[in-house]
Amino acid sequence: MLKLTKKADYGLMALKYLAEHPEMPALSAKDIADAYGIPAQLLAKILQRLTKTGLLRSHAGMNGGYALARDARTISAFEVIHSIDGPFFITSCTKGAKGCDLTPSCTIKEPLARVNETIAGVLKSISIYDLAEREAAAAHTAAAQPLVSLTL
Amino acid sequence: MLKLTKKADYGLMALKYLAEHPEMPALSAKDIADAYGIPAQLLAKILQRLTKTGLLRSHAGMNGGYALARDARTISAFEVIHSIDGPFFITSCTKGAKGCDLTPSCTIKEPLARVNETIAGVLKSISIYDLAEREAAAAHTAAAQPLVSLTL
DNA sequence: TGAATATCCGACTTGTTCGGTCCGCATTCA
DNA sequence: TGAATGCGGACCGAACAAGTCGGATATTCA
Repeated sequence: MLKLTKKADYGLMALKYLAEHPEMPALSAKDIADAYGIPAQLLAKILQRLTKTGLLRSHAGMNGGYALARDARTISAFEVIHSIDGPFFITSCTKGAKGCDLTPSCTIKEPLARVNETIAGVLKSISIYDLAEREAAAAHTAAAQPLVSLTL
Repeated sequence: MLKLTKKADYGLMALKYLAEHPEMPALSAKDIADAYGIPAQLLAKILQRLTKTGLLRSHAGMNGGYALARDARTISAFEVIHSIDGPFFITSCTKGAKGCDLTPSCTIKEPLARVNETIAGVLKSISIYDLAEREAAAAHTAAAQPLVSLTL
């Protein structure tokens, strides 16, 4: 459990792919789908969504396709996941409009909300650039400054 | 969307409730279910599962019920969730026996695996005791040592 | 202009999982 | 014996994820 949807995975993979090919003015959904062997039509819808939320720029017509709307460094994994899967909450009850449905007694959600924020923080600290360029590098480079530190 | 199942929620709530009532030798599934207004039969199955994984001790018959098998301080949220929902993985592909199904090109899972570990670490650092007794206290107490720090 | 390549977008199908219920059996105790 | 409880499988309905289909629109190129 606690799983990302495949769509979010696909979205991250696609953005990573775009970040790895900055020389291309645009890549079509099909191009990317073929590169990873994922259903093109499905990926297309995901990319459309990312376009609507402003992470991608699209261009129709021949030689059209998608390109990153911003620098890969400024696009976080959190944004991608949020765009595709919507706002995420660890607990089923964390307030989405109306609080904890019918269990005002649910005193558990307060500590879990903090966990939720922590996870969100972790995801926010990871950029598409990190996914694309780091790969092996990550292991040896930094190793110094912790990106996340939480106090509970 | 990265959500805990309701069962896991219920399980955490139940354990918290048990931790809050150490004076009782045992509480029945119905007692706890009534306290939170959750379906008794469903909670029963959850508690049975927690019993099988060793987090609870059960006693049948009249005045029977469930009790914590260990000190609340030594039971982590991670254990509870894991017992109920099974092993959790952020990505749909993170290796459960056979790696990434049909996408060896999925180079994204390595960084996400680290995120996964981070989240697991956070959940492991939270005990049932924390849920039960801390509540308000948590905010002011520690505030010192960061429980989690990850390098990416 | 027309064909080819794209994005765009909603509706639909299919399979799985989750939440929840039901029923029968085993255990304990008054 | 019988009431209260845990145990555990079978089952069901609803929600959701994954993927497909079909059609509309935009852009480019010959």
